[in-house]
Amino acid sequence: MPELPEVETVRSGLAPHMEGQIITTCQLNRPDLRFPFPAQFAEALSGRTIVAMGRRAKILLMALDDGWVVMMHLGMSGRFIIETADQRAVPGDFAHRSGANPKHDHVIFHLASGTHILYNDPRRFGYMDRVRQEELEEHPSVRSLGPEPTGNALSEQTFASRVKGRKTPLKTALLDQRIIAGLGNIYVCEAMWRARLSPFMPVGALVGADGAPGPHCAELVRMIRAVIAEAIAAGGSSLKDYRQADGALGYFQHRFAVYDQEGAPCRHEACTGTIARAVQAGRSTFYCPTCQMG
DNA sequence: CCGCGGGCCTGAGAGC
DNA sequence: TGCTCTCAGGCCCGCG
Repeated sequence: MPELPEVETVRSGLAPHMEGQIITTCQLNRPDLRFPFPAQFAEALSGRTIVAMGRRAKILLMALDDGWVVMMHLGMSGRFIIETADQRAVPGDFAHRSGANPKHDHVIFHLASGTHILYNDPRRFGYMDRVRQEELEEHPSVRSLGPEPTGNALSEQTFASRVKGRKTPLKTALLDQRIIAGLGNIYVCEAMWRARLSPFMPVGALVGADGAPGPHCAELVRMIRAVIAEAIAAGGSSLKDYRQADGALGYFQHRFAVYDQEGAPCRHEACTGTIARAVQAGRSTFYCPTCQMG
């Protein structure tokens, strides 16, 4: 479920508990998630110090002191739970779990501080892998990723060059991690609405014949960057099972203009439209048929 | 190359 | 109460 803002929120919540800590042991409670854990995964982590917690797109990156990086993807339902020694000492104290079922605790990092970092994932669409730091960019899950919508990597020029001439619907293109990395169904819908662009328009139409980004292109990139920044500031969006690492709820879901708002009035000033739902590439698109005409 | 459908999993909610 | 059906924030594969 988590998109970039949720993963970034988890990263910043985990960092103070993990950076500088020694992993005493890594406990695997099953041999696989979406994919099998790589050979010697748990053994390779024990005794290592966590140097930094990073992120690329929707992938969490745990950098270790031996030059390896642990890659962790939350899939649709992955969550991290911070469990301190004090919390474990009180039987029946499950408040920190926020309702997560213990039978889905698949990975537990035991830290020298006494804190346990639990990875809980009912649907098991997540995965973990490890890679040498210097080979991270060549990893199959990273190699083809497009620019981050945060920072300076994404500009209307870079976006235009990636979609020029393509007839793919805008919605499908924005979900393609090779074009922009980290967007998912929620923020794609929200960004298209903010930019007043139709989810069905061929994405290449945003680019001029000379390959230069048109005005809609610049506006779309601005709106993508804005919605992602606002969602990170709000701690992400909590729908069913997403929580911040400390169990807190994100609150960007209260600011959805279109996502899961079918039948609601469009919130664009002077628009009398009603939010509709369509299916594209097997996934729900929420949009305003009245004002998203571009 | 492209878009679509199906599949991977479990759980929540709606409808009967 | 309990059954069945649909749907879910991601992503990969194979098909036409």
